[in-house]
Amino acid sequence: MHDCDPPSKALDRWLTSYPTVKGTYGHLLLEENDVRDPNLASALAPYFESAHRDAREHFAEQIGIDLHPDADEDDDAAMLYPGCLPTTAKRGLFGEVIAGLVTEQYEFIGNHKWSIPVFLFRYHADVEKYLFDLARDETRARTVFGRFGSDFLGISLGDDGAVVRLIVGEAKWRETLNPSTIDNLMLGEWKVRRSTGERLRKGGVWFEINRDLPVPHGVRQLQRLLSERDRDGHATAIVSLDRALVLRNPVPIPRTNLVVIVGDGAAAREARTALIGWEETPAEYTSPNDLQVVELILNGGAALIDEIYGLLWAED
DNA sequence: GATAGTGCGCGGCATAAGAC
DNA sequence: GTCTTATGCCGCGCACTATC
Repeated sequence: MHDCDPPSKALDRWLTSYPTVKGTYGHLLLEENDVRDPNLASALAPYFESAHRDAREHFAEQIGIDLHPDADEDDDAAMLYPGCLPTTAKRGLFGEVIAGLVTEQYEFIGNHKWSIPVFLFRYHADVEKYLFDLARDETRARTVFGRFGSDFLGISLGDDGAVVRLIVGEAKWRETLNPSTIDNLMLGEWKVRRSTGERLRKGGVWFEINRDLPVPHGVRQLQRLLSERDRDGHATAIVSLDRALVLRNPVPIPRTNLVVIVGDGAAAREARTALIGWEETPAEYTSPNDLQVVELILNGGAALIDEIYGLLWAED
């Protein structure tokens, strides 16, 4: 289970926050401060280890690696999740962990208290196959493609322990956050319709988030994980998710949508400016659910990611 | 120099096109 | 009509070229 609180003091030193709320739309701009604490990666590493722990144990078991410190598996260290993954995959994971971190640390639209009992990284199906192959043939390094479905899922618990609200997120990392990069991300890539030659955008975060199911697949995955990892501690939550997941007459759970964009600011970017308008809900967003957008603007984010993932379980 | 836009890799599946 | 082959798509980004 994920049981590590966000390193609040380190986050306060690292980032300056500019939150706004307009109706059902919350926008949070987080800018990295000018001077980065040399110990920042060390301060963040325990949270990242906690976020990846379930998947690490799960994948190790699946592919047949013993994680016990005394195990005679020294050679396996290079194959262990998540350190063994290609750089691009780690960047993607970074964005997803950051989504959890900011959700637990900052106040979002609606002032709900969010928690992430466990991250869903074990359901990153392609990673399991990648690790299985890599453990048996080290030449099998390749690109790993993304987790299917939403990147991130958090819950808000009522006094009785039932899930009273969901937060479902898309987390995106891009090394440089140019306007065109954001448009491609949010509005979709340019495509050419064969029949007419017409050029149009296809996909994109807004499209995906607007059409997502009221109760996404990740909810089922979370329920299964809670049942496996902490059935007693989350008994009421598991039952409440059950009621939302039944096919006939499901009991809906209110939901907040989350979009997290992480990367370095473009060269021409001015401080305290947002990539996605904060004044009003973006026109492309048509879902009736509350929307929270978070922009995390870094300065040398790629190096930080490498440093953090280089530190995970380094003591073992 | 900065930004915009294109091409590519990766595995598996669905669909389209072509051959018989 | 059936089978085989070719193409496109998916999601994650990087690397590269073109343009301003």
